[in-house]
Amino acid sequence: MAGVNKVILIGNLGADPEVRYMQNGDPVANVRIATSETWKDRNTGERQERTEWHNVVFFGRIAEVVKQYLRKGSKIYVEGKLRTRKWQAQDGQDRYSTEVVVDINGTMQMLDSRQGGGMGSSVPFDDAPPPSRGSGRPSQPQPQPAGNVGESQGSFNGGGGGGDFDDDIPF
Amino acid sequence: MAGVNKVILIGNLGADPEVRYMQNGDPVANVRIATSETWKDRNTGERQERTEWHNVVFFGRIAEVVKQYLRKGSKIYVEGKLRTRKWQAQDGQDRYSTEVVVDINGTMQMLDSRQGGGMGSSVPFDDAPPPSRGSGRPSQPQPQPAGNVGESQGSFNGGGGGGDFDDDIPF
Amino acid sequence: MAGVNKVILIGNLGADPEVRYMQNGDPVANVRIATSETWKDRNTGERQERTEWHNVVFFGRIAEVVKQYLRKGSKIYVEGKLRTRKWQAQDGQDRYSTEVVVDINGTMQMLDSRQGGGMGSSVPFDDAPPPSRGSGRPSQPQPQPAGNVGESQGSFNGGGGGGDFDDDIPF
Amino acid sequence: MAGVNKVILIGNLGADPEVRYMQNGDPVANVRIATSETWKDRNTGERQERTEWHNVVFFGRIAEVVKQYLRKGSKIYVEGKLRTRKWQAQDGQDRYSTEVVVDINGTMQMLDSRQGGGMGSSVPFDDAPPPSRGSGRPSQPQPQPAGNVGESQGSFNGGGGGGDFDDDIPF
DNA sequence: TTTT
DNA sequence: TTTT
Repeated sequence: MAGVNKVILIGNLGADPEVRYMQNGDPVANVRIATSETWKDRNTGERQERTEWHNVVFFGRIAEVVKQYLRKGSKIYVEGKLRTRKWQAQDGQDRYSTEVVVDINGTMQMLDSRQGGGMGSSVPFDDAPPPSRGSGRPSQPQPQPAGNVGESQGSFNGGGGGGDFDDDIPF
Repeated sequence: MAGVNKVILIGNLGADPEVRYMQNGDPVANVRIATSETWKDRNTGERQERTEWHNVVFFGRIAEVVKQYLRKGSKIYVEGKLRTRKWQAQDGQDRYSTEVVVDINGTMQMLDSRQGGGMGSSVPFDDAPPPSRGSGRPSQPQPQPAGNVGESQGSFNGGGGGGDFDDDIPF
Repeated sequence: MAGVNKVILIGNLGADPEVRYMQNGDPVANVRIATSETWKDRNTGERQERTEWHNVVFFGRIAEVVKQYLRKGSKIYVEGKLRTRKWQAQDGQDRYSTEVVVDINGTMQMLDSRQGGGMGSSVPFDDAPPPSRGSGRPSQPQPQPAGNVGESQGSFNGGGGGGDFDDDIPF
Repeated sequence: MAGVNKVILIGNLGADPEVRYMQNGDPVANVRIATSETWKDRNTGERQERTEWHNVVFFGRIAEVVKQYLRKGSKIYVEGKLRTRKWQAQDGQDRYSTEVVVDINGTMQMLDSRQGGGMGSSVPFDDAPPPSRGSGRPSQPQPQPAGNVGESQGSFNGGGGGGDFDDDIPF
């Protein structure tokens, strides 16, 4: 029961999201995200660049958001966890594939300044998130947005879990 | 609608937690956490150390865990967010205090190898996970712990929101 | 010797940076960054927003970057650490102020799609960062950008330390 | 020039580290780290556990630390980045393997309360890290540990880069 | 005081 | 395959 398994990425989508559906109808969205790092070669002084590609898979409510609003080139912030899946290749051999999983415990944020770019800008993006409840030193109890569940930040989470919160959910 | 506000700490409690209760009975736990960094002075070659103290406040369910299991000296991992509160000093002036808030969106993990140290060791908190070999995983159907709510990792979150999840809660 | 003290922020500058200089001529840049979180009130269904303001201070080389390229409204990613300073108020009393410190161990990235906005876009932004050195399983040692020092990601770090790396530094 | 690629893990080694050497003599250490998450099944109420295994590779100075001090079962905190390597299988086909790379930009910390466990506990573990330089509002310039280079926190980094800092390095 |  |  020990464990932190956290991935934080900021990068761009290499292609439009691919969305599939589970048996229960829940969507699963897959994207490829590129993160690039640059540096100056110490000897030649030339600028170098290296791009890393990540497979990111979104579950639940957040998968809908990905489907609707992300496109090739979109820049996003992602917080998720690592998962390595084992799968069978055609030759019968085992293969392993590592993905960044963004579920209800993860987050996604769109970082394009013009998010609404080509798709209608007044869409109510945010989700149903609860900030903290109550003041640290509860002497003068300020009104607090209690009774919410979800992620903060105007970002999105997987929200796969409960239908209890549908009233909080814009999708 | 822009925002990531995240704090990650690993450190030790400087004293036992202080727990208070809100009007609705919800607990709020405050702790002081020390993080220390060390380095070697480049000129003198002497080892240097600097300790930083953080005010961390826990809300909801996680506050109960803090109350019950954390003590002075406990080493923990904490994931929360920054919040600066404004308060009135006795002289009528405004003061500001910055805290790390750990609510339902945050996490806490106990890092003491023997967590049960002085408080009864058979608590279902056990740490030190199985460093056994091999990745055991079903082939086709990705085991998604869907239908669950909360944080992963065997860690604790604030869980302030709904009483709907009490059955998910080990405390 | 225990300690992780890490802050990650994505937000916007509330005003232009304030830059000062230390006795040795090193710049120090201070900015105010707003992170906002939004959620839907569970009862009223109304959208709520809360903005948190952070004092962020940049040291070293990165302070120059902040000075030159950041302006009121700029959106940035910041990775730093918490530090609480004690200072004397005019009334002789102690005050405490908590800041996010971004030094050589931290990072900053500009997230505005058009960074070059009003200042000429072809500026060689990146810094002197080193990716990893060598392949994990060093069987077929691919050419590796060895011999660099600094942060990766095309981001900026404090670089306060050594003048040894000036040839890697665009400033 | 966009990119954040960060992984944070807390887990235990599944086996002793495997250390190899590059042509230039630099060590490379590979470890398997297990992170486990637990949750209560929402329907059955039974406790569930899932263990994830990560391949982590350390470069540079930190690889030496790993070699000397980590063993099967060691609990560590790791901060690194994702990298997917392409390699040739015996059948001539391409394979991909994703690892967490910990180089000079990453960090490692030992979390076992008795780090010196079986190897002598007074070893000067820490590294050559620089805290921040100078005070944010440089009015009364406190003495600052200037002129250091490296990671903070009493943790270790790859330090692959310069031989200039050997005097700061305990290894 | 920012941003959406 | 993205982005600067």
